[in-house]
Amino acid sequence: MATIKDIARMANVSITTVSRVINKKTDGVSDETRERILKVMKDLNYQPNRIARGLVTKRTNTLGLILPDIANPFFPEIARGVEDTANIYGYNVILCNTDDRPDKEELYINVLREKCVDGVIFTSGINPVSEHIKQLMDCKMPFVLLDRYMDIDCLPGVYSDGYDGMYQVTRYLLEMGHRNIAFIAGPVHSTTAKHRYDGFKAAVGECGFSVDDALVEEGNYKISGGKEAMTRLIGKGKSFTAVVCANDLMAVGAMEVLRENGYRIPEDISITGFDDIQLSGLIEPKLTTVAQPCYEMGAMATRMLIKLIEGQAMDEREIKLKPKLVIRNSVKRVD
Amino acid sequence: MATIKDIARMANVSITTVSRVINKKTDGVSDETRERILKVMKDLNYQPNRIARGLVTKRTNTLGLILPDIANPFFPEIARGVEDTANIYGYNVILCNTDDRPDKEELYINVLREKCVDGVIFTSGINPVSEHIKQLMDCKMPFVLLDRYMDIDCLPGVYSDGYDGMYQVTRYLLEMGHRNIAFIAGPVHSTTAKHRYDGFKAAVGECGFSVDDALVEEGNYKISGGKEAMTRLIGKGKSFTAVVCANDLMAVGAMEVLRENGYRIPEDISITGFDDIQLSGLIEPKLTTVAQPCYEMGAMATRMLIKLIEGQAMDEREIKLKPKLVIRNSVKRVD
DNA sequence: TTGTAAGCGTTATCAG
DNA sequence: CTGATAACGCTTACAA
Repeated sequence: MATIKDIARMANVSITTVSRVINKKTDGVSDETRERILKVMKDLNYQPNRIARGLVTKRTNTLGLILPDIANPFFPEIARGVEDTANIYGYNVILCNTDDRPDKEELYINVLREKCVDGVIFTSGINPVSEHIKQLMDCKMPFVLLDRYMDIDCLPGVYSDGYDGMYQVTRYLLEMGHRNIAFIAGPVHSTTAKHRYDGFKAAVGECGFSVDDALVEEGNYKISGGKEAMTRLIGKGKSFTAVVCANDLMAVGAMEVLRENGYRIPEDISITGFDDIQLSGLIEPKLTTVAQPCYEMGAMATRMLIKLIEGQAMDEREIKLKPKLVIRNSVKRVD
Repeated sequence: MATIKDIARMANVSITTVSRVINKKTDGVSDETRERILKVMKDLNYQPNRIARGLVTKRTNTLGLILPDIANPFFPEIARGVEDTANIYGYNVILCNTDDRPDKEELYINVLREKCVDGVIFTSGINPVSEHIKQLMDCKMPFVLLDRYMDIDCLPGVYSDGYDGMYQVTRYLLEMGHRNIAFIAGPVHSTTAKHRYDGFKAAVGECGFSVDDALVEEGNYKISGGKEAMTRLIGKGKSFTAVVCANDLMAVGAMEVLRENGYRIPEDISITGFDDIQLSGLIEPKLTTVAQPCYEMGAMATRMLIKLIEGQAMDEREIKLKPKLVIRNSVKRVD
């Protein structure tokens, strides 16, 4: 491949001058010389080597996106929002799947550091991840937290308000007359799971009822977890008219088990989800859920990260988006 | 951040010696010196700068993954297969969404070149993309084609046999007694769409029937395309008992329109898809479709690419995987 | 076993 | 408007 030296030689100028035109420095080069250099560059199909440039500028124009699993339908939209936005500002994105495993998180943080990415967007399901966050802070790597809230102060991040979303959907269920409501929670160690559960409890409590602990089961935010939790719930033999699930995927799993056990949805049992992944509007009955603006979250986090990297002023370090109740057909009024 | 120089100075050795231990050269360093260097590296939390290394070794240990849209449910599994495999061999993956736009494909190919990725996995919906492939070949960038077949000879690639898959599912429909079968095709310019359509025609023809052109509509491989195509199909007023869709997403869209128009599936109309995305096993009725081993395709393509990069021998340059018919509940026998 | 020095392809500083 | 030259952090002959 041609290098800046080749161009310089062939255009009869110094590499400095070539560098000037590569970097579109408006002044310092005569139009004539510029044209000549541009032509040589074109003829040789020259591409400046960003690795070499990065070595001196300390910028790679590359971001790291650390998330649990791109195959989980919650994340592709986010990733798309991140990549699109990064692209607009001239950055690329390295994708990292951690499966929520601390060892993989650490591994990726290390190689992203070694590769000198300019910043990292971090979505972790585990808490405390303070170790890894500290790692990032120690090496002064700009980063933005996404979706999964950390119990540390003032870290830049974009979240959606799980408490509020769950409060809304639970209120809705209550207004529809439901009193015996089961809850399929997310993993105990996940902060989002905690926020959502708190929102559920708050709504129930506010209406003068209390949560029946026997009707609360933990899941893993996946379809399998929803199935297992629902199986346990049914096994207990306690009656309930509705199930609130901490995310859509578990709701889908729960629905399947419910149906296998002869329950009709929503005639016999109402169900709600959380996230509003694409799937939820496609299954039958269409799932009533809480929408998180995934694409927008990815985009906002990226914009925030780039501001951080480029040292621009930020309006706010912590953006909390209000999720929206999406009413479809999985909830029936009871009297 | 600490550099190799800092380590050398603090350990009282030359940078060459430090480099030796970084690169785990077994001989050439006494155990004692090695220990000393290792300790200093640990104390300073040293991470070798891969940018600098890449500049001299001409290797970045980074791959580019170019695909139309990670938010399309067909791709996350592939991406996961790619990333996992890359990770195993010590590579990272830069994600690029092109929306099948030639300008974005070109843009990404250029920046991936500038960033000196070691190789590229390319999934393009457009044909001919020969221009971009040529670009890749011109700069001697190792690449592997994934899923979308190119009409160029001998390019390394991993495909699934769309012809065969569509042939299988169409035969199945024929055996179930269907004679008036509509077809919702993929975009005309897509080679996979062509292969699938050919498989459909072959199966129909082989049974002594012919394809009614009026029952063939083109879609865009998305839900919206399935809806539109089905709307047009219904508008024509010609009768059919089954619809074969070139992918699952369009089948989902078609099902929705069918239902809106009062048709029951599969009682009134049978329908089939292609891809077997997760969604297909979750909707009601569960969709009969053709499974492509997405994760495995991503993994194989990556292994192939890495062999190419590392100059290892390859068993075959072109891997064609047989897709598998997945029979579920969206097809009814007619007599 | 260890070190010196050249070089990877750029940008940046300074001088002309 | 243009060019020498030193850096950037590392690997790699080649020498000692």
